Amino acid sequence: MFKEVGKASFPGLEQAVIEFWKEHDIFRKSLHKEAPQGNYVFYEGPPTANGQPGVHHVISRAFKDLFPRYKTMQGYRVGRKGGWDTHGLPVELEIEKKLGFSGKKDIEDFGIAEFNKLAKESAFEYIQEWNDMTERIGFWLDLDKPYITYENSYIESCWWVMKSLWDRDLLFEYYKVTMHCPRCNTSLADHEVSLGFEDDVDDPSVWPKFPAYKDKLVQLGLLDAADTRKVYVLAWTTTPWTLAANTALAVKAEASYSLLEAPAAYGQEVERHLYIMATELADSVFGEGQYQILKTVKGAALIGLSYEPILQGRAPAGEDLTKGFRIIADDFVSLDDGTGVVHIAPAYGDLEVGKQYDLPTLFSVDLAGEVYPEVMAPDSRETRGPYTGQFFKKADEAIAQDLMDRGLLYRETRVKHAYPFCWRCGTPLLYYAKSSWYIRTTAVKNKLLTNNQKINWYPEHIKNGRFGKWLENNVDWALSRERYWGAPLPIWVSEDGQEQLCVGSVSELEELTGRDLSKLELHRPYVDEISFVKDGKTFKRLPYTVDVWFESGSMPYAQWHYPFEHKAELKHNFPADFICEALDQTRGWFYSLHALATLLTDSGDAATKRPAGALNDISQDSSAFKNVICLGLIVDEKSEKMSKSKGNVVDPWTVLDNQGADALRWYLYSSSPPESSKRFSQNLVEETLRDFFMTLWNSYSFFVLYANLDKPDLSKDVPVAERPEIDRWLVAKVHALTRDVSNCLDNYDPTGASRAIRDFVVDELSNWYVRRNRRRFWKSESDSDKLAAYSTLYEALVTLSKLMAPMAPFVSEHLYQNLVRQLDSTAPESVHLAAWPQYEEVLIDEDLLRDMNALIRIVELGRGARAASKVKTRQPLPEVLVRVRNEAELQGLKHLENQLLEELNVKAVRYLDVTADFVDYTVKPNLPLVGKRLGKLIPELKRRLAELDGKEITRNIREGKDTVIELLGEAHSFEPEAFLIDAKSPEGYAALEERGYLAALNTQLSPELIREGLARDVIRLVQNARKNAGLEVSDTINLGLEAGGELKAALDVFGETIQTEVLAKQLSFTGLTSADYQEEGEVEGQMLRISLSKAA
RNA sequence: GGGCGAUUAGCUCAGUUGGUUAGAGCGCGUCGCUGAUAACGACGAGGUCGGUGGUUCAAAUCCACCAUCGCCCA
Repeated sequence: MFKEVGKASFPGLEQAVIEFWKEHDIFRKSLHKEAPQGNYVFYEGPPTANGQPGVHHVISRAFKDLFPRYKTMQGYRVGRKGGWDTHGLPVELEIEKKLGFSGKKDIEDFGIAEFNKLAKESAFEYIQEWNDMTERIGFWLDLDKPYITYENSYIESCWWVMKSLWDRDLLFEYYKVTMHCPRCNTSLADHEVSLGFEDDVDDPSVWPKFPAYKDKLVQLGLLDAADTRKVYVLAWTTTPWTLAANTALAVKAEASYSLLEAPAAYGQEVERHLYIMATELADSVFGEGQYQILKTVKGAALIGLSYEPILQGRAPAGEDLTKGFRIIADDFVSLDDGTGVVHIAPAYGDLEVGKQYDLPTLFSVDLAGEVYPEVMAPDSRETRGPYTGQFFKKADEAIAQDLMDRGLLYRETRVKHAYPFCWRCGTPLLYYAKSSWYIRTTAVKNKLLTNNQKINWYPEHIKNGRFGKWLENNVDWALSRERYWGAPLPIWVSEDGQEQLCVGSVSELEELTGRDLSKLELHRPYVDEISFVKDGKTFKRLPYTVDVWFESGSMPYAQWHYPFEHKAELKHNFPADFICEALDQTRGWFYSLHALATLLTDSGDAATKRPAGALNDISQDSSAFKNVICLGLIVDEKSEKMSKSKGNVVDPWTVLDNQGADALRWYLYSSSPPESSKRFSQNLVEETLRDFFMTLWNSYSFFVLYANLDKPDLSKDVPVAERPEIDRWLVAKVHALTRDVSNCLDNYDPTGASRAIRDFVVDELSNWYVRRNRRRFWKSESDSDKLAAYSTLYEALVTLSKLMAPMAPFVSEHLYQNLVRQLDSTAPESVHLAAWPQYEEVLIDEDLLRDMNALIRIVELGRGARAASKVKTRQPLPEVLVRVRNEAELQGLKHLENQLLEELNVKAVRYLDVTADFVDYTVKPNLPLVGKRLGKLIPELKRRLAELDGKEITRNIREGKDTVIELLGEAHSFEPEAFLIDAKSPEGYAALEERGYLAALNTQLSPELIREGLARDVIRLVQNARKNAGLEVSDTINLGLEAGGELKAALDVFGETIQTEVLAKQLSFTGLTSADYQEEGEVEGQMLRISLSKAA
């Protein structure tokens, strides 16, 4: 019938299931099975396979797998194209490390072609490990035809995206400040910068004096028109070399600034100058009493004040210098140190400010950190400045000295502060504005925000929190990178720099060049070599690659090589219904997907004449995804971040090999909500295994064990209505569970779903239903009651296998194969091809559920009372007194009386009326009900209730009458529901009482009951003897029992019961002559000799 | 420095719109039960609900500030 169920070995079982799936091509079949509900779209966020997969990858894959499986069972088609991110800096760094390189120069000397070849190879260095892990944890993903970001087709789609943005004037060139190492001549990525920060770096600290034009000062009434003295705006900087790049000074609008008179230079006692600076900082600059304040205004008043540059810089061609050298006001200005006037040099760090206030950009040093010849005093007549070619740090000193000599420095000293150095060569880094390409995301900022409102974020707070805030502060997306291994930026520029052209496809490039480029690899350096002549000018490609986030964000289109191929696919697979990645993707993949989708589906803007996006015909103003789960990060048992350097990384394989993938997945789903950081250790997974999987396994193996003995005809369905109450209860629970799990999963709540299943399996199925009903399965008569029990348990297990399938795909497959496919070869071949269970509301019998709840409460209390009475459960007791909270529960409990008698091993139940006089009561106010009404009178009511006789109120309640209580001289009327009653334990009973429930045991024993208790002990000893004799559960025996005194008397009375319980065909009260097995035991101090042999 | 989140028993976590005695599982101790169970049941120890202040008849829950941790940004 069913395959025998042995001891659980989940890792072994899982391997077998993997083989089964492979052999029968189940995943493929799940992709092609009928899908009446249509498509459910999942996007795989591509990982990089250039390193070992770790636990954090297992997590995201476990969550990614769940919903596609669920939706497949619900009748959706869920394509799951795998994808690999192959480009980018991490890959390059890995190669550099292998080759012992330290920067771009090494790469270029080595050769970009060769370098990229190595990068390409390394992109899949660990592909086998990734595929193994993916298969082992049961992540179903189409890995046969994945999208790969380095493939020409993928890159060509990226080009198409860029071209479509270019056509709408959404790609543009501007400066970008990067951390630049002048020695390595390369920009450093953020993480590289943070590697080389040093505290306590000794640097100059200078107070430059910018001569102000007086007209505005006069206008403001700060200065008399007749006053001929010069006025200086006093600033402060630690980088004198950037003074030649100064184009503005910034103040704080709401702070006070003063015109004051102070020494012309530090330590100077004779000559005095006029300065403008923040009032409150004058003390710290000049010293108390060393200056006189003449006038004070708000910073805002100074806006627009012009001043003279004190050092000339190099202006790029066409730069409009008339826009510079003025005072601006912004909130970033701090009054913590300096003068409250901030020197702004857009090229060397203040680019955003420069852009915001439309300032010109000047340069003082080149990319090697050497000072340009243009840097000199503005009135100098030289052709080359005195610092030409000097390293910027070295030039600092000379510049400061010259300014001092020219009277344009108040003071020069040294300061220690933090400054970044190149982690490779130790050279001080430059903030340097380089030319860069941007996507004008700010043009669609409002749409980014409104489209975000359409996304369901899990957890919800990300929507208007982290992600929403990020969108509100949106700046244009810096697209270009000066790197090697990445999709090339398809922009060609004419020799004279006057014309630029974006290429959107290979065929377009073929047209321009007149060459067959079908064999061209769309990577550097091959693409760099492609040039063409147009209108008499030669065009060359700008040697940039693009941000890898642009590539992965283009994945909805590029995975299909859109629009060059599979045009229809995009229509049916955009946007995604579901994506899922770790929280750190907020500004990574989540953003790039969202931004590109918003740009491409943009319906345009009439006011700014922005045309509609290229995908506006497929979708209008849409994000790329509808539902997204953000996963927390993985930490170790001590809540510390896992990292190789700490050595606390848990290898997923340890857990996979010992506890198995299902246990690991289940732990991840159920331990905490997806967004919480997950503590992770083998112990915690082991706990999940024991608590949940072992319990499930035991119920399952119990069923199979007895079903194989009894061979019930499970095709004969006992109508639910005809089954005993306990069965109908379990049926109701199963349907309620189906409803709850479906609801949870519909709301992307795997934690709720898995916890509901766990509670059902452990508390309801195993520890209540199976335990309570064991005997129904042993009984040998094949009556309808037994069949009802088998059907009920069978249906529960089968439904469970389906409900668990999305989360624990292996064990559910195993259950399904043995329970369903063994019986019915026409059933779907795999649980993952089966339909998701439907629940029937009518079968969720709420009354029955409530009654059983009351029973369970009473049983719990009864067991407690038992323990307190010190009378063991084997000893039957004459009576239990029971009180429940209301009439409905009382009636319900009466239905379930047999359960109560058996469970507590008592002979009779006496139901106490809800307000029986037998016990005393305490009456409490029902606070949620009367609290709001009474307000401050609550303490008084509590006090009065303690004084009053509970009996009177309970009588009113029983009769449905209101109770009138006087509170602080005013009569208040209370309806029956306004009170809660607790019964006190009656005297002379072993009783427990809690929240309206009471169970009290009568512990008086009659000789008859004592004998019955003894008989139960005998049964237990015989059962042990059977076990010791090595008999099977179903074996029948011949039994001899020898005893004397009271024990013999018990045997006489209960012999037949004993015989039935232990499956004895014959029972004699003398020793068996030819016993297979003998043993002696003791019951309540009396000897019992057991001899038994297996019956024929 | 800014934003977002977290903090409840030794550990992992629940705790509805504020409302009766803050719960569960694991672990620990005692006792009990056992022919499905590597189980199960009862009881016990273990909690200043991160801290301080506030609102309220009533705060783990609402507000303010602070602390610690995490992520992101500067």
